[in-house]
Amino acid sequence: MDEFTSDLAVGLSPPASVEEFRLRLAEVLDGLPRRLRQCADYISANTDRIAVSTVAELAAGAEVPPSALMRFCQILGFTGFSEMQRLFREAYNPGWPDYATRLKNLKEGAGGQPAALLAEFVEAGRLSLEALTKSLDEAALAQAVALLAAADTVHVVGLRRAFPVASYLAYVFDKMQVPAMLHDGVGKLDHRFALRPGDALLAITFAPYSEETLSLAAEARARGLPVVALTDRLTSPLARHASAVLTVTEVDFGAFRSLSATIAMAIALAVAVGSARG
Amino acid sequence: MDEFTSDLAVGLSPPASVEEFRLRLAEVLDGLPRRLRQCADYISANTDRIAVSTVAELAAGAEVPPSALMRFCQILGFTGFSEMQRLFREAYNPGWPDYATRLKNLKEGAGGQPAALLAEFVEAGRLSLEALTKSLDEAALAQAVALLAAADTVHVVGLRRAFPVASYLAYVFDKMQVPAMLHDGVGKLDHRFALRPGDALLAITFAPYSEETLSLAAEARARGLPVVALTDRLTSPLARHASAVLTVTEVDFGAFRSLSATIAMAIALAVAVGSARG
DNA sequence: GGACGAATGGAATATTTATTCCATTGTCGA
DNA sequence: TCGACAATGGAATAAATATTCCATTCGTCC
Repeated sequence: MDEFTSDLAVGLSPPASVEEFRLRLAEVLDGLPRRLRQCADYISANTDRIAVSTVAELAAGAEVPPSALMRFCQILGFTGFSEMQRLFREAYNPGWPDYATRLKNLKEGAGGQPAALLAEFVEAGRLSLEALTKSLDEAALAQAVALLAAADTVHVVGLRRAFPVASYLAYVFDKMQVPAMLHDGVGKLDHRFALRPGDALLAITFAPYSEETLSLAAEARARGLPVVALTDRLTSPLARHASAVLTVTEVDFGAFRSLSATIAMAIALAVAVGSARG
Repeated sequence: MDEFTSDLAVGLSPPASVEEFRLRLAEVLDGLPRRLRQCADYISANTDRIAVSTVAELAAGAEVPPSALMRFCQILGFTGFSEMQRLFREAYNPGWPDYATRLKNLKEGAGGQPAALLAEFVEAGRLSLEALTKSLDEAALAQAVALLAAADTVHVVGLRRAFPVASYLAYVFDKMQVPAMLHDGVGKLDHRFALRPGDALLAITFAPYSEETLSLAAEARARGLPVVALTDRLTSPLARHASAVLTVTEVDFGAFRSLSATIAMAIALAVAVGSARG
C-alpha cells in the first residue's frame, strides 16, 4: 500500500475512546456509499452491542455482508473489527490493573517510596468507587434501607478490617439519632442477647470472613430478625444468613484495601435509613 | 454422553436467566473443590465481565487454567463456556456510555433516594482522592514515615469521626507487625502513662477537634515524644503539638465525609512505616 | 504406607470467528 | 453504448478461541 492510502481510509490512528469514535463516525458519515452507510446507521444505533457481538451478527443486523462491515471498521481507522471491539470491551471494564505486578515494581523501583505508595492507594480507591457505581444493585439497596428503617434498634457488627466501617456506621447512626448498637467484640463478649424482637442486624465482613460476625448473623437469623449483609461477593458465607445482600468489590493494593467504596456504601445506607425514619 | 451424567453435572438444564444462574451458583457452592471454588468466587464477583471476556481472560483472573473454568461452566449446567456467555451477552445492558454518565443518571434518577445518595458520596470520595494527590506534601510524608519508623511503639489516637481511621491504622500496623497501641477512649481512660520514651504518637482529628486527642498530643509533646498529626488544615490546633503535619482536605456531602482520602493517606503511611521497619 | 478415586494442568484438537482477496456488479461520464 | 473505476458479495484463508482428553498429582481411606 502507498503512503497515501485511499480517500476513505483517512484515519491513520484509531479512535482511543468512545467519544472519539462518535466524532470520527460523524466525520465520515456524509461521504459514505450505500452499504457502508447502512453499517454506520446500524452501528450508531447499536453501539452498545458492539462489545458482545460478532462480525456476522452485526452485519446481519445492518443487512450487509460481513465484508462490508470490515471495510467500515477500517474506514473508521481501526485495523479491523477486533480492534474496534476491544475499544468497547475496555470502555466497559476500566482495565483492572494488575496490582501484584505493580506492587512488585514499586518494591524494586528506587523511586520515592511513600508518595508512590499513596498514589497507588488513591488509584485503588478511585477504581473501587467507579466499580461501585457500575455494579450497584439498586433493588438490594432499597430493600436494605427499608429493613433497617423499620427496625427498633439497628445492631452493627464488623470486625478486623471491617471494623472501621462498622464504627463509622455507628457514628453516623448516632448523629442521625437512629438507635444503634455497635458490637465491637471488646472483652470477647458477643452481646447476642441484646438482639431483641423487632431489631435488625447490619453485618459486615470480607474474605477471610470473621467467625464472630458470621455467628452473630446466624443467631439473628435464627431469631427471625432481618439481616442486612455488606460483603464482598454474593457467594460470601454471610449471604446465607441475609435478607438483603449488598456487595462491594474493593480493589486492593498489596494486602490492604482502600475501603473507599465500602465506606461510601455504608454512609449512603446510614443516611438513607436516617432520613427514612424521619 | 449418557443420559445419566457424572455426579457433578447434575443440572441437566442450564440456567435460563441471570437470577437462576445465581441460585444455581449458591446451590453448588459448598461441594466445590479448590480450583472450582476459585472460579465460583471470581465469577460471582465479576459477573459483569463474563459477557465481554474470553475463557482465557477469566481463567487468568481467577488464577486457574482454562480447563478448570470449562469444568465450572459444565457443573453449572451449561454445555460449555459459550453457552454461559450467551446468557450474559443477551442480558448485557451496559451501565454505559461511561462512568460519568452512569453517575449522573444515578444522581438524577427518580429511581429512589438511596442510589442518588450513594452517587453523591461516591463523587465526594473521588473528588477528595483527586485533591489529595494534588496537595500532597511529600516532604512532610517522608518525615512522618521516618519518625514513626524509628519509634519503639506507635500510639494511635483518633476519636469520633476520626476513629474509623485510627482503628484501621491499628489493624494495618498489626498486620505489618509494627508494635502499635490504639487509644480508643473506652472507659474514659486516656492511657497517657502508656506513652514511653522512644515511642511516637500518631494523632488524627478534624474540626471540630476532639479535646481528648489534642490533650494526648500535648502530653506526648511535653514528654518529648515525636507527634505526627493527620488533620484537615495546617492551622489546626493539633499542628501546634506536632513534629510532622499531614493534611487531607476531605470533600463532604451533607454533614458526613467520605473518609476516602484520609484512609488512603493513613494506609500509605502505615504501609510505608511497616516496610521501612521490616 | 499403599491403593483408589477425585482433581488438576497442559497440550492437542475442534470450532468459531475475523480477515483478505478477487471476480462480478453497478455507476457515471463521454 | 462503452470504458473506467468504485463498490459489492461471497468464498477462501488465517487467526483466535473454545473444548476435550489424558497423563500426572493430590488427598483420603483402608
